[in-house]
Amino acid sequence: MRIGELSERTGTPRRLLRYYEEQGLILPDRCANGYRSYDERLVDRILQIRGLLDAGLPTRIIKQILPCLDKPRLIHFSDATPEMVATLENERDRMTRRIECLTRNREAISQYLDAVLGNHATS
Amino acid sequence: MRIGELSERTGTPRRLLRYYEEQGLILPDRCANGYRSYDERLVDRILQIRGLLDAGLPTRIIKQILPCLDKPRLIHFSDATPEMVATLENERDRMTRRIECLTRNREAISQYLDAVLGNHATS
DNA sequence: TGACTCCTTCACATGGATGTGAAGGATGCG
DNA sequence: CGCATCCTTCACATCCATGTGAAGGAGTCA
Repeated sequence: MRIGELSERTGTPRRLLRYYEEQGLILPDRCANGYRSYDERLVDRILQIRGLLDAGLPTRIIKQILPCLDKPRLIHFSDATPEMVATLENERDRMTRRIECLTRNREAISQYLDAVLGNHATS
Repeated sequence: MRIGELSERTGTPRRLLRYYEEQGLILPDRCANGYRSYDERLVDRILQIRGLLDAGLPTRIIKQILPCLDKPRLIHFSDATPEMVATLENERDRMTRRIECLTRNREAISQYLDAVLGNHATS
């Protein structure tokens, strides 16, 4: 598909789809006339990227972790340099801390809402 | 305590502590000479703010949700305007999506690391 | 062919979190 | 006192994700 369709299906401005490409997050094919041609799977990929960006990860990190999320089973051992492994462990831990922080604060918000809305069903 | 001590104890540049104040996230007292005076509890508050910022929430939203996280039990019903409740519900849902996205991708990273490191203990 | 829409690249603008430095007042130690 | 170290405010710089617009090529339909 071309950039317009991908843009609509992911709710992402074309400009950003080109930006993600510029940042090395995606690598669409090119048609004979130079138009970008996106694979069907890139729909999910874009949503995944946007989710991670929204969760506070910079494109630099997303670029690093995407390859190992690509094929959950198919491991590319060739890419697994010690630095890469260290980066991944580091990011995994950062994500864990983020998740804990978000969970804790979401719980507090939920409790507040429950109280305010008179919904006293304690989880 | 003064800004220098809070900066050291939270690992946050002084500049940012003033920025958070400027954004209305904290409101330190002032000494006679104009120096900012921070309450002991602000140490945790700052760490909480930084965690939320790191998780992708903007200061604008953090400012809104902080008051209801302040005293988990003590609810300020007076502040609970319908708009505020809607904002909180919206943010709670956004946080839920963020948590899901982070959890999913963290799991994938963990699986990759387990495979690469030859640690085949499936969780 | 003309008109319209989509695509391309290039490039500058914006907003939020953060870095950094200048200029000056307050504190504290020798 | 003199000097170092903290503090203050003001202000400009930077990085990144994103917005936006210009100038032109390509596809489609009348």
